[in-house]
Amino acid sequence: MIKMKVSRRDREKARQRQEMLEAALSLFSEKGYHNVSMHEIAEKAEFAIGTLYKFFRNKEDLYKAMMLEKSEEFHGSVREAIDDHEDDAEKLRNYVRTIGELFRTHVPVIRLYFSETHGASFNILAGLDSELKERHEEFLQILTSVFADGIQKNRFKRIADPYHLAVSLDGIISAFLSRLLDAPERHPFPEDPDTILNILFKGLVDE
Amino acid sequence: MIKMKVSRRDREKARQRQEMLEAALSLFSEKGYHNVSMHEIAEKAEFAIGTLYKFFRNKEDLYKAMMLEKSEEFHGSVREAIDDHEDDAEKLRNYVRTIGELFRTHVPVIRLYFSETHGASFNILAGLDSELKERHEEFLQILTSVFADGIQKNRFKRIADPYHLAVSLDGIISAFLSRLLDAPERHPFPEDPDTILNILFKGLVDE
Amino acid sequence: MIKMKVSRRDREKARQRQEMLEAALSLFSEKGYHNVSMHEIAEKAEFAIGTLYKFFRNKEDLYKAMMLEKSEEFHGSVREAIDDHEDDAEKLRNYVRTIGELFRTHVPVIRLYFSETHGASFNILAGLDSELKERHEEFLQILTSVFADGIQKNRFKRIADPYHLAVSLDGIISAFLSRLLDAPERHPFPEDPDTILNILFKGLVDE
Amino acid sequence: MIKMKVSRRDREKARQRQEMLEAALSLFSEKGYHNVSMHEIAEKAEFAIGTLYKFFRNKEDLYKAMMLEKSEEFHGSVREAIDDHEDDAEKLRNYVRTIGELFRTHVPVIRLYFSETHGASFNILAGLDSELKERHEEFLQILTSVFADGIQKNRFKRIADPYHLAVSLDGIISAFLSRLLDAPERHPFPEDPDTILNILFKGLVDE
DNA sequence: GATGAATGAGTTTTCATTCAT
DNA sequence: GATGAATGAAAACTCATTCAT
Repeated sequence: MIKMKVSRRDREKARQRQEMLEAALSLFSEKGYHNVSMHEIAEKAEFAIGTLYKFFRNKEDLYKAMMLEKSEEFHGSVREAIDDHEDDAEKLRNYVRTIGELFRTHVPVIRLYFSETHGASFNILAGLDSELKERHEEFLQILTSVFADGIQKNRFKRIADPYHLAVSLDGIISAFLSRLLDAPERHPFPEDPDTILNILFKGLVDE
Repeated sequence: MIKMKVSRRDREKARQRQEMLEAALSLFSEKGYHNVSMHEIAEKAEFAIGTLYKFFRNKEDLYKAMMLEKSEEFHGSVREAIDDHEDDAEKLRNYVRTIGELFRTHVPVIRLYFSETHGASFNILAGLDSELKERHEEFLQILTSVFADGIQKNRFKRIADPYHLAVSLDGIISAFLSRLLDAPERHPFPEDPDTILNILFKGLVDE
Repeated sequence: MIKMKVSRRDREKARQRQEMLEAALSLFSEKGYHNVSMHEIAEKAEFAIGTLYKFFRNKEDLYKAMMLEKSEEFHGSVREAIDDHEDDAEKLRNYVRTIGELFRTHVPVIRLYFSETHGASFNILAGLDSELKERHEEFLQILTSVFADGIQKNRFKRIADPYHLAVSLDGIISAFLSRLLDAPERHPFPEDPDTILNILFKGLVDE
Repeated sequence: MIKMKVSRRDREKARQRQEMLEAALSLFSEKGYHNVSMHEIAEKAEFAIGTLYKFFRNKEDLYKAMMLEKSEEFHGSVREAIDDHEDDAEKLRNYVRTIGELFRTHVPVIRLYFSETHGASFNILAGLDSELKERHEEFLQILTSVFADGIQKNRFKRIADPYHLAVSLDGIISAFLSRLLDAPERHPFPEDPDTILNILFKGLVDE
């Protein structure tokens, strides 16, 4: 019974935390870290400023927590997408497709994801930066092994180092997403993953 | 003789301006726009704060001036590299090679170039953002025409839309540069442009 | 009980606001708008600078609030003094007497009142200036109607346009107050209102 | 010949000084002491900022010099106007008329005259204030003796202390001028001096 | 002697963070 | 345990003044 009570309190707490993180995400992604004040976040989340500080030691802490959580979600979905298939080419297709879907539904997250993973962050926050970079690296390793595996199974030709292939695919997708952020109507993310993957799959130059 | 005098004063002015811009570049690229104060820049450039304001109306102005100048330099070199060759594949090789060289000598610039062109900038500065985006787009158009031209001449196969190819190449390079910014020793930018270009040139999947 | 609490908090707030306005009044009246810094006011009021800004959006805002409040008080007293009597000459006597009293107790206010209503203010603050001028004009209209009424009732002779009489009385009193501000001991404001009013009431030149 | 040279140089200097004072007057009277920068004055006078400082030790000094000169001019004209006539009433008429004329031609001067003599200045500048007040007092003494003289000669009735009469006339005129500064078209300064003087000359109340 | 580039103290304002209620 | 009033450090920017050329 005591356990129940604690649990309920904990659930309540978790819900409040979520609301704060949600408010923070929406504001940060819209205006950037430095253009959002803690008061603004507190107000949007409908908590007192003091309460916000009960949950997060400071602004940096809140930002990190939010980024890590979102990145967790994001990478979870992506990893799942890759794991979901047997065939390596299919893994990649599903990965590209999933990114497109994630993007369409979670623009704010992607916007932040970009800002932090693509040099822009200037290490806003010492720890976070490296943690996210690490996670990103981790994910590149997964892609790398997909390529390596495909090559080993002779499904892919060894046109380049598998890690380079992973970096490249990541870069291509990022470039497409970046176009999208600038002008969603003019540059929609391709529905068919092969639109993107053929750039890797097919050779530009006759062999 | 009077002309000399004016010219000397002007040269002096230009030199001071350069020193200020250099100090600003180094600080901004290290810490980001919002984490650098005008006093800091003035101190680093070894001028009084008032002198800084004689040259640039405000912080925004200084930032814009610095970014535009650097982007001018950067795009100039790149465009030149592309124009320098007849053959389209060679254009691309020279382009990739040039980027690598530029990068090695101008890390701070690249760092900023990234932050502003790759979605991360939450429109720090109204005008600048769009101006840089525009310039980037312009440059993508140049790449696009290289691909289109190569396809038309049957030097390249039509594996994807030329604009998509341009975006992809840009993305791949950005991804490599991004690796480099994180860990220069572990991820050096490839000396041989084909290391990167083969990813486009050769097909991953048998046809 | 909740009501009590709110009311107490509100009263506390009002008291703080008053202290800030009081500090501002005393400093502004002593040194002038431009020679007083917000830090100075905060210090004199014994609040942190941030607290000052919680109450007033900016320096202008604080100044306006202070001036409008004081002018409200001042004009309220004066209008009351005039309304308090039946006879027009008596109205004027009471008005002059009241000004003298107000002055003796509220030197700083008067000093500011002067600065803003007597041309000296180079439109320090767009809105305020006109608002105070308007209020002053309003008050001149009241005086005008006292004179006009007295003339109509044949209590006063029509020696000049009633509005001119109002302006003149206002001017005479201002001149006396101005003397007073310079050297209170040498030029006390006359106790007997007729000392001033006889200048209007009696003719200097035989008729 | 040497004397000539010096004299010419001196005349040149005096002319430059005049130009600076003129520029200062026009700017100060338009925008107020604190809203005018030394650079602005230098530019308007078409001198280098350093040259301005060769002539005036600092901003305060420049302001004082300008005010004192203008007040000299002003009081000179007024004193002359009073001295110009035998009859005391006529002296006053001529005085009022002269003020009106001065005003119409030198609005900026009057505006400043006001700001400094009517409390508004908040003692912008320690010394100046008292010097101008003194000069104003001196002038009140002249008016006082006109009234005293008139009373002694039985041209005026002793309705009030002569100094009070002087203060009052000064106040009345100031009030009219103040109206004028606010709305020149609506409140022109009376052409006929008796419009103003009758307020003193004639009795409002039957005797 | 004139010039105007350079200086830096001082001003307004914001906002992360604390802590008494 | 939540609250939000109070805090004050720090930032952008201005302008009177100096002094090397």
